[in-house]
Amino acid sequence: MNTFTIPTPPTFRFAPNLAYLNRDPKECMHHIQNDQGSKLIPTSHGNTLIQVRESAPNTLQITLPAITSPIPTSHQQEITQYIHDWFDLDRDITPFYQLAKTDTLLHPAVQAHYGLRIISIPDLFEALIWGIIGQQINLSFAYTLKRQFVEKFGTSTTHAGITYWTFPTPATIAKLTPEDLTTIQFTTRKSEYTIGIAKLITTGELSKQALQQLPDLPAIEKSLTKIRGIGPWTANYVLMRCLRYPNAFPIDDIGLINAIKHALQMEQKPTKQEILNLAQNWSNWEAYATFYLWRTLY
DNA sequence: AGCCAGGAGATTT
DNA sequence: AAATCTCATGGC
Repeated sequence: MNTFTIPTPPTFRFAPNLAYLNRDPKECMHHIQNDQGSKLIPTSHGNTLIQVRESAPNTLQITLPAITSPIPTSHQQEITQYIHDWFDLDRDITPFYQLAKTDTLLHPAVQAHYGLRIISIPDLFEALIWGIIGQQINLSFAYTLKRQFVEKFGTSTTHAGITYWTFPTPATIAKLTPEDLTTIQFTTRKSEYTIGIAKLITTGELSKQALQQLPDLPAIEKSLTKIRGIGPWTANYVLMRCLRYPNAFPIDDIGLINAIKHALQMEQKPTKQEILNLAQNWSNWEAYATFYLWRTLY
C-alpha cells in the first residue's frame, strides 16, 4: 500500500470537485465512495488504481490500494502529474473569481461551488468520443451509451469487489464496423464518427501532442472541426475538458443556454447574441464560466 | 404523447 | 452564406 500527499492551492476545495465526479450514478470511468474518488489511470508503469481523498486542508492524499511494495519515484511523479492535470491544479483561477464578483450571472454559481476546477479528461480519444456521444441526446442516455461502450470494448480490473474500467483504445475501436456500435445503441452516424476518429489516432494523424503544438485556440479548433463528426461544440468541449483552454467556449451548448435561462429567469432561451453579450465579462475564462453554470443545473 | 436533449452534416434557398 | 432538413433514440 503506497500513500503520498499532494498540496492544493487555496482556491481549490476537494468537496465540489468530488461532487462533480459524483454527478451521475451511471458514470463508469471512476468510483466515488466515502468522500474519496477512485480511478484506474494509465501510466508508463501500467494501469494504476488510485484513490484520492482530502486528508487535511489543502492536502490531497493519494493511495494505491493494489500495490503493496514501494513504487519508483518516477511512477509517483507521473501520478502526481495526472492529479495536477485532472483537477487543473496548476491554474491560478483568482482572476476568474475576481471577475465573477461583479457578474450577476456567475456570482451565485461561484458561491455555490467555490473551489471547483474544470475536471479534465486527459485522454484525447476519451474526450472526443464523450463529446460525440453527448451530441444531441440527453445526458442520462449519454452516460448509458458511454457505459455500454466502455464495458463492451474497454478493459477492467477488479479490486475489493469493485470493477474499474479503462477507456477503449483507438486501436480496438479502429477495427470495428459501424454495426458493432449500433448494437449498443449508437446511431449509425455516431458509429462512423467514432470509428473514423479511432483510425485517425491510430495512424498518428490526430494526437493530443500534435494539437498542443498548434499556436492557439482558433488553430486547434480549425484543425479539429475538419474532422468528420467534430463541429464547433465538440471542438470547444475538447479544448475545455482535454486541452484545458480556460477560454474555450462551447457557446451552442444547450446546458449552458438552459443554465442562463434559468439563472436569469428568462421566458425564452437566450439567443446566441445575448450569450455573447453576457460573455463579454468572462473574457479568457469562458470555459470556467460554462463549467460553473453547468453545475447550477445538474 | 410529444417535446426535448451538453449537434453535425447535408441539402436547399 | 444562411436557413432548413435529416439523422435517430431515450428521458421525462
